[in-house]
Amino acid sequence: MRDDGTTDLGDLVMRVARVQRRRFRDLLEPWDLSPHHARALMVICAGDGVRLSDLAERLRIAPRSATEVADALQERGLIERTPDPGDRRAVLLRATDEGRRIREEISAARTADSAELYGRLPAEDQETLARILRALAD
Amino acid sequence: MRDDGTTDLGDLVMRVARVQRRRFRDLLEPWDLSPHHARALMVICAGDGVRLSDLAERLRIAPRSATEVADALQERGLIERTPDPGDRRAVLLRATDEGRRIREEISAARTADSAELYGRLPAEDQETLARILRALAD
DNA sequence: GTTATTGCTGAGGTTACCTCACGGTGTGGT
DNA sequence: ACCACACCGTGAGGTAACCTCAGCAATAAC
Repeated sequence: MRDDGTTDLGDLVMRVARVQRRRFRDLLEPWDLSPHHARALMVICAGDGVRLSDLAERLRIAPRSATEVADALQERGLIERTPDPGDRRAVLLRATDEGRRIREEISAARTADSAELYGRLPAEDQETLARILRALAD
Repeated sequence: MRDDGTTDLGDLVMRVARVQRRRFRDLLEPWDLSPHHARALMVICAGDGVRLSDLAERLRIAPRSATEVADALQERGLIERTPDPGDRRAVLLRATDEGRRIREEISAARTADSAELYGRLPAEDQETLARILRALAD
């Protein structure tokens, strides 16, 4: 009851999640980005001018740590800091063209990977799985 | 299509996994153990005399790092190092009575928590979920 | 117009990893 | 019997990703 034939749902979920996390990490290799940085880039691309404090909240890290993530992304030329016209204390993070391009590539790769992983399931199972998981994630 | 009504299976799995990881962390608080240390204790309790290199492999960390995990557990009196009678290079890790007791408590708490989380699903859904996840975790 | 609060960042610390090098030990070849 | 080689655990030292705390600007509240 330990290694392969687990019946515990908790273990199973964690195992699938681990597989996915690993695939995501591997998939990011061509861009030399950590999953965390990739996620930050997504958040910044999604909004139009994102504050550091917002980024911190979205990534569930302390504001101070968001500064570091932004530093790294900025150093790679993927985002830029611009002053917030409405509040001179604040800084708005905005993706550069390069950043937007890379986000697009990563997004496509991730979608393809997800399709490959979950596509092996019959369509009906996919829907059932989504329904059940959604019930759990309330 | 971002925050609540995700249809992407990958996102859903990660979300449920995150909920579970968080619950596990909270659940461990009374024993002041990190999830990683708790898992190490489980591994050591499961085997009868576990080598550091085995522990490392099980936890998917470098052997050097397993030494540190073992140090921490030993310092708390949960495990002890004994020489391997069959190989004088090696060290066998073994749980103390205290360690075994705590592992038992944690195990029970985890089972209860898992039952509470997944018990909200109809029995049929639980089985279906297990079947589908098992197919994914090959 | 003070006072409190907010937004970001420098300084410095912690945790959990890592690689590299080393001494003690086992092993297979000649 | 010997030697080269592989392997076990750990000291030394490094890195990445977090954190808290203090401080400076700017805004908000009274």
